Amino acid sequence: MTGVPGLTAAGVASATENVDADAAVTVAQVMLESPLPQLDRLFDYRVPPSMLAEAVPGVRVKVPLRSAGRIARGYIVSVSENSSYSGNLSDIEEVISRVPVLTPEVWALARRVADRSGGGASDVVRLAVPPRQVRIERAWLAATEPDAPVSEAAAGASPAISGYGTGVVEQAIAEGRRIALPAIPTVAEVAPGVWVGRWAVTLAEAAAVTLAAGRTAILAVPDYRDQEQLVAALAARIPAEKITALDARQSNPDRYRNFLACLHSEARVIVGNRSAVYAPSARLGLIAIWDDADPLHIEPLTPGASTRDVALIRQEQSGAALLLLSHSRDTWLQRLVELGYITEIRQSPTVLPHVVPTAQQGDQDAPAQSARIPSSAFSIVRTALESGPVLVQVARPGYAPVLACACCRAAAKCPACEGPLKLAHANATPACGWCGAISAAWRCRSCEGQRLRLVSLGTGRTAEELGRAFPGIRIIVSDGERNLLTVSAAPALIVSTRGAEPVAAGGYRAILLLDGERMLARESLTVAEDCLRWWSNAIALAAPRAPAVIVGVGGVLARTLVTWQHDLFAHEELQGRRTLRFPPAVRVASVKGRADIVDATLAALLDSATAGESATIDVLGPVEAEDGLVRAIVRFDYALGNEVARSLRSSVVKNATGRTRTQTSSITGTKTTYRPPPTLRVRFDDTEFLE
DNA sequence: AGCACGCCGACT
DNA sequence: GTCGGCGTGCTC
Repeated sequence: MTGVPGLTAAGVASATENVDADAAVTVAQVMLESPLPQLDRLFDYRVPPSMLAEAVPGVRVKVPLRSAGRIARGYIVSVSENSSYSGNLSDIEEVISRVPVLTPEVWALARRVADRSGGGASDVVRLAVPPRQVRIERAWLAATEPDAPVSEAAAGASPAISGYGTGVVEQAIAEGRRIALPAIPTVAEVAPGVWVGRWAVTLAEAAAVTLAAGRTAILAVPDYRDQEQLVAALAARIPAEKITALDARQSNPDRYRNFLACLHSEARVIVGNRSAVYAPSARLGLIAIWDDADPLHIEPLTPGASTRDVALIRQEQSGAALLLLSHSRDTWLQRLVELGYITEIRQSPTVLPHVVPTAQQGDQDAPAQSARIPSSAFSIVRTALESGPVLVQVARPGYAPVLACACCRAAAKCPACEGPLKLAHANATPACGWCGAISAAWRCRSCEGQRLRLVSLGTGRTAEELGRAFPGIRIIVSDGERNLLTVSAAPALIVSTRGAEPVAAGGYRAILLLDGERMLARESLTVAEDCLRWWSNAIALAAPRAPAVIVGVGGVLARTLVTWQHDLFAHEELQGRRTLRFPPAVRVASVKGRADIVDATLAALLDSATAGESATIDVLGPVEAEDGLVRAIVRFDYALGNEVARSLRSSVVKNATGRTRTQTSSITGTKTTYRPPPTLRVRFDDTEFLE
């Protein structure tokens, strides 16, 4: 920690010596830790003389709120000599800890993220600052020198980024630019016997370059599987003490310890999941995101900002470089590339996978057919199995995740709860996927039939069929339940659900993407780009020149994989969204609540927003949602984002206050005050509404 | 979330 | 005239 800002000796003297009405007072602006929209603003508190040394921006405090007994927690975000509040200021009750955990930079970031997504700053700060752990904090304070020396860039060979032309990415990072990088679709050995996706090497190289320049790099990945690969790649080129992990799988103490480490001013590499993008850093040089279109990068808690939205804001505020790395390209990124806001840097030399499309299944080869494999792919797999592992990607885990009546084909429902019936393994009794009830004596509701038919096949069933088709070959299953990170170079068939594919030593000798048709059948605005992402990430696990066979997918999607021209596909797809006025051509916000409130909210929005010729707002709905509520979708151009967010937010605040009602039960005579839970909910940029 | 304040009906 | 139930709104 370097000194204590915001405090002068003169300030201390005048505050303690003068008791007059016009005495100089030190006032702290405090952000309250509360999800209530009406408290989402700064409150002024007087800093009592005894706390002047500790009451600096960023520290946690306790403050009185409304009446003497009530204490709220919050953070000091700034300190000044006067207040714009006309009423009487209360004193800060207590400085909980003198560690300034909410740095001014992160506070500004949280405020803007909240404003952009119609949420409260304290909801964002909750993601950015982990819960306090007293023991950890005490140890950190004891170990931290008041003026820790800033160790400058380590001497030695300057690291480089390979695969994109000499010095190209290095320069972009040094200039603090925003760049999109197509990941190199192969695997790499980062230590003897340790194999990772080649993307992880690129990120590790970018981090090493940033570190060598004396700056900090934040690397955000979707989940721990990616993080393991990235950490392995980092370990090969960066000293362990320079690497700080911040992720959801850590225990609270571990997370807090690592978070506190980030408060030090020396440069480091911060690696973690979506919350890492909020990590404090005095000298941020790079924010890099792997596979930024992965939905795991979207925060499920309100206000639900995604890593890349946060990163764009932080890039702007900090001047650090932004690097988005992925195998495929989604329409969101394509839009920003076409705008010129993000620059694409191409591979050099170009490394392309070898993708083989096949016709629909249904060939004559009996064992292959039972395993849903066209005979052409069958021979590719058999040949590949002579030299190493082969990956088979399927859509669903389990054995038979969907069952139907063999007679009338109606979906098999649980007699107890109407949930879907499924088979756990070949000889299992059908069980409900929702309530788990066993249905030994199932009988079809519509035709009285008693025989079940397997509609969809999961990893388990596929593994069984492959075992029959390739006798003597070892079969390994990796799915949500049994999740493997790596497999050896020994010949084996690895059956995996999308996203759970292990990395094979040396790469897979062949890859078979089986359930393309089924994956495309999902009803969603983004199916095509989602599928391309899943397939591309699997294909990238192939050994050099090893064939990747995609079954049952043709047309533009197959062509995109074969030519590996993801930008062309994204361009076409984005054109379609523009004509339809769907995201990401426009932004959306869903507004849900009681019908009258939603109506008033939309009226206020359309009244206040200054739609012009180039920027428009329109509303889809409202339509009935669950529990008597209605939901409307507001579509608006990016230029109107601030106005729309401000208007919707003010409606949320207005409807959050008041609205308590006292109800007297006519039966018992008891009085209950309650707040009707469904007032008004707003969520921005959620594309799940088109299911 | 709590809690004070104020408005309106019933009361010594 | 004033007590108090109960909605309304504010919180530095």
